[in-house]
Amino acid sequence: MEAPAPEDELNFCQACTVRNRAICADLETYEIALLNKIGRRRRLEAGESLMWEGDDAVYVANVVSGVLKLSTQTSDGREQILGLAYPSDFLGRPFGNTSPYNAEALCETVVCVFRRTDFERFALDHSRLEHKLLERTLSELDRTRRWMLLLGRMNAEERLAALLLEIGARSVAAGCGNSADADIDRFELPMSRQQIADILGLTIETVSRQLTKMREDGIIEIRGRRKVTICKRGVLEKLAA
Amino acid sequence: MEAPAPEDELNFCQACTVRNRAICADLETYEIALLNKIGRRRRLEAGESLMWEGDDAVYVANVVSGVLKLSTQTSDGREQILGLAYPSDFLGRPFGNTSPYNAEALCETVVCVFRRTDFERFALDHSRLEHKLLERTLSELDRTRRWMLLLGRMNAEERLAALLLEIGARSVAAGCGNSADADIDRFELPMSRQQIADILGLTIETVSRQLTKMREDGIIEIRGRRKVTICKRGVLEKLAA
DNA sequence: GCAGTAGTTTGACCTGAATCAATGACGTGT
DNA sequence: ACACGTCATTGATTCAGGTCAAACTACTGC
Repeated sequence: MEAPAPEDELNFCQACTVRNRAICADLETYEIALLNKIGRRRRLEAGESLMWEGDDAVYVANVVSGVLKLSTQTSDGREQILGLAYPSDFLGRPFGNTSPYNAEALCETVVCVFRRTDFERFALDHSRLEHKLLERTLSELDRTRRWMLLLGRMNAEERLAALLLEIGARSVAAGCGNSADADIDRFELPMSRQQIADILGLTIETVSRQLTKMREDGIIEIRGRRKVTICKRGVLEKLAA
Repeated sequence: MEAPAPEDELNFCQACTVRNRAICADLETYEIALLNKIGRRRRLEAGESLMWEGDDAVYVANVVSGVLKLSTQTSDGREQILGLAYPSDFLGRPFGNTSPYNAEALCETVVCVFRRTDFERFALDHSRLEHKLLERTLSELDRTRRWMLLLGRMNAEERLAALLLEIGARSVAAGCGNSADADIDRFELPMSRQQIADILGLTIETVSRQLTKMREDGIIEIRGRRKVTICKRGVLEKLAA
């Protein structure tokens, strides 16, 4: 296939749905054009991986649409999900040689990938980008540390309450803020029960039991396997506090 | 007291024991002089706090000597330690309004503090500093994520093994690399049993029992309450893997 | 619409770590 | 050198969540 004309390449970034929220948000038009030259889009199927823990960190990426899970595991195979990456989130390990986690798409996902070395060179020359990346990394560190409190000190019920609230909030934040499904109390779980268990440091049976209990208590409604409605937000918030 | 002469101010930073390892490492002499003007040293007693979770983020700091714990708690008082800060580590939340954690000295500690706003202004003008801060934040995020695997998926024995190895490694890395006590297998725990429990998401009794078990198995030796020697490093590494 | 299947729920039981309760020991100050 | 207070250890018991096993149910492809 022919390379697109320069105008198209520019439009490629400028028409991007995460253009104003990702780390490229503060860049000037000419910088966007440069960044556009070193990046390319990639589509991932559900279950497809973008990088593996321990492998050479070849790529970094921005999430354009979809959701990915970042995970790691013990030597004997117990998995722990480290976080979820939603649209506009940044993925990968700049200024490091190996990937610190696996990144796997949970549904059909589009990412904007850069060779790590290209990206690093660009970042070093464009401190606005580096600054955005720093702000994002600091926020991610805060979020990760809050998750440590959950894993270290909360019981199963509290963990599930925290996750449901977080997914509701992030599903909306990740959307484009325009559509009718931007309801913080009504969303679709982007992952299976097993993956919920791997996020919360629980087993699938415990997750299932707690979900059933919440349903029986009228705190949530579940339709199908993944459609959730929060009925008593206050109760969840109290549990997760 | 008189302000020190400019030469002394300069020397203050240049003679700093963490000068070559902290985020100021890559700065030019003139930049160091500028940074020196906005920072000041502060000594903390064991148990004294530098910042509280939820408070306005007024200060950021570099650790010069000693150790601090970063912690958070649930609304009903269960505590989780989020990490330890050793010499040359950076503390605080630049580009954020509130402190995401409590920071409390575990022993007599010296920090180099900056008003956050002063520091941010300096960082924005000196991208070398911002780059160092980014690298450090990315490393800290990696470390924190590894800890999530521990909290989510490891049992008490494995958690303790991981902590002992980490403390050994960081005690040495934090030293100046010159002294005789730079032995990775022989170090002093900088915290009480309760604090170990709060780091590992366990109770004090479980920590004590596991430590006793490791002593009985000849994996470690403990003299007094806090002096630890690792006798069978291989066993610990296997447990923590 | 049906069958097949992966994913989920539910039940029975077990276990590791928490909790409750003494007892013991380190290190501090006198 | 002693006594006190804090911190740590040890023991007995409980319980949340894990494990094992058996249904069940929502999607898939035909």
